[in-house]
Amino acid sequence: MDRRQQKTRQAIFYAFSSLLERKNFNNITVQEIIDEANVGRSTFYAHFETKDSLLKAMCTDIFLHVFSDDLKQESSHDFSHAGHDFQKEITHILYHLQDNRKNLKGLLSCDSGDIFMGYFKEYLEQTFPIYIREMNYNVPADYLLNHVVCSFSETVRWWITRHEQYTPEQIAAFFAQCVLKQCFTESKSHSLP
Amino acid sequence: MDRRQQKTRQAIFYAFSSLLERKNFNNITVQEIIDEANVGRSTFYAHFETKDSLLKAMCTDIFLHVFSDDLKQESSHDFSHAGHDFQKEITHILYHLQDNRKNLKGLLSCDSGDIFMGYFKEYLEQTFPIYIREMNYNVPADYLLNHVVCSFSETVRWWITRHEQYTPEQIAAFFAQCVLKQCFTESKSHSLP
DNA sequence: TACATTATCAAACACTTTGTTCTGTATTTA
DNA sequence: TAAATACAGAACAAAGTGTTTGATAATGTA
Repeated sequence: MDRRQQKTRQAIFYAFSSLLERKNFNNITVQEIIDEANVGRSTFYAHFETKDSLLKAMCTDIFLHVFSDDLKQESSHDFSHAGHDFQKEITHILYHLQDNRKNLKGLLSCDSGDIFMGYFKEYLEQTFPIYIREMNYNVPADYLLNHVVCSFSETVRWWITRHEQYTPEQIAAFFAQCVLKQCFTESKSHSLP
Repeated sequence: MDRRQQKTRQAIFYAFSSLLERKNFNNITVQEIIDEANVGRSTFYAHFETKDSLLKAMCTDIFLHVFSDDLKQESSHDFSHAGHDFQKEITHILYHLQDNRKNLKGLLSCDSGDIFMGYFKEYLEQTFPIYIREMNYNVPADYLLNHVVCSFSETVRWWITRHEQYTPEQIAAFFAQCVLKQCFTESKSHSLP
């Protein structure tokens, strides 16, 4: 790939991320982005169709690292400790997110945060079902999935935007305490005939 | 209040709500709203500053009914059954929401849904702390509050947008099962010195 | 009923933002 | 070096926003 393209793409990403920390996504104009990135107008539109697709591209770039396949292989998937695997994967994801926290901080602020959360949940909805199958539930399966996905993504938002002092392990423990504990530790008899 | 104003306001609300069921909030123009509502351009701007403030006004109108004070008095606040009061209040709120489900359905679809959720959470963050004080927690208090607020608001979104067949009691039971159960039923000793 | 008030409408307006198209220049790759 | 390609900068039409104007109609009140 042409080095000019890489530099331009990175310049736009960086400018956009830094603008997001100061302004609402909806109030940022393309003109501001290209001024901050110091690129020409036609150059911006050669890279991205719209401001929204720029945001989507940034999210996709991050998810490419966060949901890389290596963690699936690390997982021993030990059924005798149901929930343990899940917490391990959670922690893994949190570490990847922490590596991108500079960009995430901008993405997660104000109205762009909701868009990021939407894409994030899409990925989680594909990743989590294998862990959730072993949970106890007296609730519809898709309610449970939605609950776990939303709880985790909101945990991430809480962490990145307002409580960066905690470590991935601590955050995973909070999440496990509020969401996973009951699902795995209680007897499964309630949900069986 | 002038009857003409009431009619215009309602016409705009109705038109906007019906447009939201078909289109993204961001893609709806003021022109479309006034065409659908069959009112003049200057009339629209006499009622609302911007499209965003129209959305906010609709949300506020709904919350006025949902978070009315009467439910605070109904509550017996029975400490011997911690969690029971909370589930009662939850059910109460769900009934109020069900009364507005026609407007809610539009508001909660697509990108306007995130804006509604933002306002909704603000109200919940003021309402829930009195119930949460009696919960067990080994997690930071504001993490727990955020968790309960987000879990409940996402439960509402799940219900209104995709699973209207359930009753308020059923939804409250799902929520209690996933969020309240562990907080109230387990011993508090863990969180005490 | 008559009157003053006020909400409405339609049209025109300046302004901002968007996304496209052009030309000439600089950089990369082969 | 030569061809291909990415770039800057400017100009452009199109769409949308929010305001202003003056005429008309509905409302509440004396």
